[in-house]
Amino acid sequence: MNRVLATTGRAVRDLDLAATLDSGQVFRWWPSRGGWDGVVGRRRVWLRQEGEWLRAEASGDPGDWSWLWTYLGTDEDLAAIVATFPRDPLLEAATRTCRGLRLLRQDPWECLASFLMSSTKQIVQIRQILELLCTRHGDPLEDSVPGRGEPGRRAFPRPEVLATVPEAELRRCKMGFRARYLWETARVVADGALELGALPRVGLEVARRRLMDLPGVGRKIADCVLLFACGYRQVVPVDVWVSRALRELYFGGDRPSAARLLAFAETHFGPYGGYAQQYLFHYLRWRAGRVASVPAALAH
DNA sequence: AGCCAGGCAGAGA
DNA sequence: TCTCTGCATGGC
Repeated sequence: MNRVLATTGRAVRDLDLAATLDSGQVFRWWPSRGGWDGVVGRRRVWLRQEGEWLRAEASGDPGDWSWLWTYLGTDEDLAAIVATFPRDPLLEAATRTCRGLRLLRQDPWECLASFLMSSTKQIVQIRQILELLCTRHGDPLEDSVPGRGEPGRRAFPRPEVLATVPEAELRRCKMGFRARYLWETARVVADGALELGALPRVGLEVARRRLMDLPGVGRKIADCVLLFACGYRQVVPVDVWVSRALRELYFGGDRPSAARLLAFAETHFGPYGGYAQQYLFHYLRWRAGRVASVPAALAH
């Protein structure tokens, strides 16, 4: 077996790798050797942050590494983005605490399938389900970072594969009623009835409608895919955490209709609302003790 | 033990 | 259009 292992490094400003990989936008990065172990496409990747220096190892031929910088979104000007956030106390606390949190550019299929697992599940469980799914149905990677035993180091299962797996088999990955949604969605994508790669080009409203036509995909899951994988950085997914915060902060604690809440979220957070949302989400969960990793801004 | 989890779909009002 | 409920499974 080929065991090529390539290494690179780069200075990256305004990056908190832990916040980026452990903020609930992606589910398959695991702490390892003082860094993070994960899979990008068909490559096994290990990342470690040393101050403003980002070190990376990858299996296989990494080429010019542009795939990695694209994935990490290091070209986005984070300071400029954060400057567009509305100045309310909660968001200011969130940006102070989570400084360096970046949004990734994920593969749309992996992102869609992942968030299909997210409904009424805690993040730890989503991670568990996806590891099981990848271990059982993902293609083995050609190469691996040697000497490690981290779980689930396989490629994310392709839609064509999942479309042929019996639903009962998917349920064995502990995904419960979500199995049918995943199976049916995999079938639509595998059949070519929905081209995920086209979503960034068709405009927000069309892209959102196409996603919401999928079984098991409502507004929240669609918005996650639009934000995390399709480049629509203005989209604000409203989940239970964000919803609670919005109610308490801007609606005096009472319960506005879902439509009112969405309309508010859509306009209040500005052109990079999705970014603002992720800062808010991560901060709220960190404050509630739900985040294992320590924000770099507080590590001193 | 009981409530809740990065929701969604279908039913009934 | 709005609200309510069932859904699998497990963390806390």
